[in-house]
Amino acid sequence: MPTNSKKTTANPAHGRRRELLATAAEVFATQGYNATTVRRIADEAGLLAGSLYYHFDSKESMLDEILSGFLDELWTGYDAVLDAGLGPRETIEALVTESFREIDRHRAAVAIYQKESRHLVTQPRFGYLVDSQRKFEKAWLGTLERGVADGSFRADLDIRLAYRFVRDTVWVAASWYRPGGTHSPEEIARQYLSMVLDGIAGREPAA
Amino acid sequence: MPTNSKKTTANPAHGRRRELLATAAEVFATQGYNATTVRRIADEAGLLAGSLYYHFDSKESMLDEILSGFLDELWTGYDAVLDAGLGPRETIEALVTESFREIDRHRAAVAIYQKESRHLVTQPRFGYLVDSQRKFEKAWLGTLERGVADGSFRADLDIRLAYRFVRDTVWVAASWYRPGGTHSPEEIARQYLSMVLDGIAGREPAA
Amino acid sequence: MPTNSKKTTANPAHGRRRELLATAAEVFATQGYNATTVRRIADEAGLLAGSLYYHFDSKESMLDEILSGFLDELWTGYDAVLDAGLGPRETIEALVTESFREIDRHRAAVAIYQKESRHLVTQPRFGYLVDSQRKFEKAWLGTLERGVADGSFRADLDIRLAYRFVRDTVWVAASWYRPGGTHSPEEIARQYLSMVLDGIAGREPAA
Amino acid sequence: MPTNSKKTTANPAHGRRRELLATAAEVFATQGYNATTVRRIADEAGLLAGSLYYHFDSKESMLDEILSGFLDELWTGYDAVLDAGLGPRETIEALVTESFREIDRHRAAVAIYQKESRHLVTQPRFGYLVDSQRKFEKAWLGTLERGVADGSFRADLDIRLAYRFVRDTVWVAASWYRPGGTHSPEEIARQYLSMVLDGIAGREPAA
DNA sequence: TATGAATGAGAGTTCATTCAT
DNA sequence: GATGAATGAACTCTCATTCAT
Repeated sequence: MPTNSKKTTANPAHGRRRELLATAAEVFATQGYNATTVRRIADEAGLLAGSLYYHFDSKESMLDEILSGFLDELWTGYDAVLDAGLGPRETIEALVTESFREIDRHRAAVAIYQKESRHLVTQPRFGYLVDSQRKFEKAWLGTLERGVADGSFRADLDIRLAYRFVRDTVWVAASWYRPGGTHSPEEIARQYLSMVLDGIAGREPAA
Repeated sequence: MPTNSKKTTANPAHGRRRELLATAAEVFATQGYNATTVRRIADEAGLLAGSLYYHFDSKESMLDEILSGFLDELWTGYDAVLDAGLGPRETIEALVTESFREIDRHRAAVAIYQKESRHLVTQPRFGYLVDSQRKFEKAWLGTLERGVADGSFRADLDIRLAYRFVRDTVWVAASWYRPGGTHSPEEIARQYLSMVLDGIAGREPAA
Repeated sequence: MPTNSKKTTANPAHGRRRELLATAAEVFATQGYNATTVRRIADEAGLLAGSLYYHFDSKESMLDEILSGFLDELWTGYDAVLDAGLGPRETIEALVTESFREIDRHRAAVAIYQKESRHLVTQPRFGYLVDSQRKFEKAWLGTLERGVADGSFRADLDIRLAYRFVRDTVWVAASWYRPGGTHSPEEIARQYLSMVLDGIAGREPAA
Repeated sequence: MPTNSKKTTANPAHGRRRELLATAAEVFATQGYNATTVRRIADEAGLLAGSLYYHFDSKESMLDEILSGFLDELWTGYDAVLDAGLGPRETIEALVTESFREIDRHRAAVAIYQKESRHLVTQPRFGYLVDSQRKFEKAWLGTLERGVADGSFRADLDIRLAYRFVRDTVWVAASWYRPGGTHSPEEIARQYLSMVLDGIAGREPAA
């Protein structure tokens, strides 16, 4: 028996789990959770449907592991930003950049989250989604409010509307983003920030 | 002769169909198409599952009718805007406003479209979704290009990115919009346009 | 109000019934009883499925009326032959000829009978099918036995086998017979009788 | 080492399929394909309806496998006869004998074929039925024609009528034949051939 | 670890039948 | 006589899950 079995990559068993979860996430993202059969995941992974149950309790537990894994990493990044003591504008910039990085690394999980979270939040098992949403909203709303207060952001904003605007604008990108494309996540973040912060209108309006 | 005989309710047969489609759309939007059972729709409509098949060929044909009905109305509005000979900026403003009006009138259909269109486009039956998407892209991209050319929009925009930005930004609103709320569609459109066109940053950056 | 309404064709109501039964018989024969939907019959007859229930109690009662109507006419013809006091060979000839006449007049009913009688006989409602079969077997077997006894038929016949041979040979013709073709029923009967009685082999065997 | 390892039971997976197909064939033959529920087959086989779908794609694919399996074996036998270079009369004798052997081995499949082929031929999936029918007709008609030409068969025959006569006469036997009865297939074939070739009439007509 | 076979609940759909109008 | 709408039972089929091997 291995002595350091708690490490992630060191454990071959964990390696297999990850592979299977990655496969499952890809299929969930493409077809939707409900429309995905356990058989399809197994096919894609090269084993039989029943064999997946050696690794996971249920289809739902795969989904759970995918989403919670993603959220854990997301909050590691977000918390680092929020704890850095940046100004409102720089915080928004950092959060948006971090978000695109997460989309880059967890595209499938993000896509699943977008499609499925609305009805998952009603299930006790996925209570952490509600917690995450609340924390998320608090972080963004708070930053926007601070920014309006100190003049970083326009005073005439409907804050809740602006929050939804920025939030959706960023995350929906997961629906079309393909890792390894021409733009790096940071590059996309920069362009998005440019549009969100300064708008798309020309400085000198057309005659 | 009645003065209001041109209204939809004049045809009782079509009235029932509409009611049932509205019910189905609501459930599809809430639970997702795949996760929605025909029995659930029937329950909600107050009849038995089998009875729905007197009115519709299949669950899929309900979805079809909902989406095509929505797109028909959408394009009536869009075409009116596109044929009006407006400048690029005014066109974008009119399209965004029209979009929020459609979200107001077809909230469920829009939500369904957002969630399901990605895999529906692969089915021949829903080929019109592809057509619509192409036409949609052409209208928005073209307007943005014209606007960059005449200085209405910033010259340094990545046009495709800007297109996705505006497109998603508007339509995702269907996921949280509730008709009859405090903001009218036109009011929301105005605020969105303000953010999209001029950004959320303050004019005088914070010290 | 008509004074002689008890006659068959005189009563317009009966006329409608007959039309509908003829339509139903045609569809039953083509598709099989089970595979035929009441809606299909109604379509073919130019009314709605529910409306058939003004004329008939049930789908099964249509089948019943078709089969019993056919058997009534069949036995009128058969009884006339059997009561005519003919010799065995002439009796067989007359029965076969009469059978082809019935196939000509009741093709659909005969086809239905062939396909469905086997499982219908188990239902009490169709008990008359069993009676008819018994009477049928008695008539044919008896005639064959008489014929063997008086030398009309070969002495080395397995009578039961010969009975099945003649019976099937005749009635299966309903599966390909089309009224109004080049051969009259009497002509077909003559050719069949020639084969059944004298065989298809050449008189002088080929070297 | 087992001496009979070449038998079908050597492959356990195929063994189960065969069992299930045999059960299905029996029920289809008895009740008719349409009237047979998948549940009934499952009951008869001792498992649940859904479990059948582990082995077969659909009810229709069971039917398909039953019929194509039967036709494959039938044509193996027929082709051997047709390739043997026999004279017309001997060919007919061999084909009839082979047919009764097939009825003996595939009674259920033959009965199903008789009842269902007429509407199955319209479905593309069962196109091979049409092919088989054409080949069948060609083989029998050709043999009869050759026989008329060389005097083996009567010159005054309507060939098509004779073809149908022989064809039906043989295959309808599947509707009453029960394997393991008093007559072997070869014995029945001999008696049938005697009737078909030489007729049932006595040599010396009754005075 | 993985397979092959089965389970059982529930899905979408069909259809004979009913009945108020 | 016929329609339009609905019923309710049954059907074929799907699928997450289990378990002996």
